[in-house]
Amino acid sequence: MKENLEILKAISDETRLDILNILFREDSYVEKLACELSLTPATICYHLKKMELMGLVNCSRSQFYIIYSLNREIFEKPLYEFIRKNTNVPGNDEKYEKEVLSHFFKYGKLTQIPTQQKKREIVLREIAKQFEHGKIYSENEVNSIIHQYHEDHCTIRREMIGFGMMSREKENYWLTENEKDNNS
Amino acid sequence: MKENLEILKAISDETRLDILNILFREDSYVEKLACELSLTPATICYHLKKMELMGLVNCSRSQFYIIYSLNREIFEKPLYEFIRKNTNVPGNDEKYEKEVLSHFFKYGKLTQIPTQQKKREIVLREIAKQFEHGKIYSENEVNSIIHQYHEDHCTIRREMIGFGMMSREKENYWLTENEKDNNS
DNA sequence: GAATTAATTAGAAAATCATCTAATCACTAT
DNA sequence: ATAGTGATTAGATGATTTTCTAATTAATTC
Repeated sequence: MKENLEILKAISDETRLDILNILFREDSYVEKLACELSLTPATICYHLKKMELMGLVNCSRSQFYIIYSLNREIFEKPLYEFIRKNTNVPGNDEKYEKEVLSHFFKYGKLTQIPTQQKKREIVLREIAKQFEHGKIYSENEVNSIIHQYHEDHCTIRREMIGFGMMSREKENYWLTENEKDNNS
Repeated sequence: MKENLEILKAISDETRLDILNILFREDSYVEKLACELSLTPATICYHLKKMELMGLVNCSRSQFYIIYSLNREIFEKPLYEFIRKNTNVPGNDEKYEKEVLSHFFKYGKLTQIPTQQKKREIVLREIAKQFEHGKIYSENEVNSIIHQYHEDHCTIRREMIGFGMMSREKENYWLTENEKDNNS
């Protein structure tokens, strides 16, 4: 299940509502939408990609065009389903972590940095496994390791320190020693 | 009925989702929420007022406190109800248009550009009446005519073209000829 | 009515987001 | 292959939004 907040944000914009309303009527494509809404294709693309990432729309190529269409099921759900936090503690934490990881990692890449603290921590711990205990890394080394997963290595590096899984002294970084070890 | 966009925006924020989740469980008040969410009362108040304005929550005083509670009906509705534009044609179009016009025009000025497409179109058509059929206008002329009604002549000019009521070729503008004539 | 307590408002700083232009990418058709 | 077309990305700018502190308002109790 996608992040509720992100889904709602992907809807709550005038331009995106306009796009959705058009797509309710008929499938369409970037240029056409741009023309109908008097915006540039770049802007329309930006919005469509945002909605696609959240599963609101799908796209498929047809000749010259990439046709976008609504993922209609999602709009049938009542509003509260997008608000209630997952109280789902699926019995077993390990199972839950697996679910989170498989959701945020696609083809070995982190598709987005989770907003929920809990999920974010799980994802960061997964990336942290790429570092060796006891070894000291330069900032560049840290960045390039993280970069394999996500382009925003800055945020991820900073967050790993924020969560205490990594330590820093000037330009040197290393895995925090006495962190409780969730991974062994 | 409130603007869908505003309702959605009033929900789509991490802090407000947190507040709503707490209110799903139990009614609460500013200070308590501020404490639970580690934010200042001012911030909580800001969010609650925003949601109250959109009818998502209600409040009532009880002793020292102002108790906020959910307006639960609204959360039962399916998501698409917050997306689809009003297709409400209230029996008589002409009456409806008059109502819209009298709402948005005060003392001869456009108080705001309507968000709803339908209302926006009605308002724009009203302004378009100031242009003569067949006559060609420069961009400056167009701007200054529109400016009598609203300072954001750019948006209005662009929208009039978007709705097809006005045509453009480089710097020249004119009323579209074969537009269906709603006004005669 | 004075003191207390909670809520709200005003104003400023910081963060986020939408939009544009320009450049690049991916596919199609000659 | 190459030219043409639509889609996407990068980077910059401007607008909007969230949050805070400090000051003010509203209601309650003694």
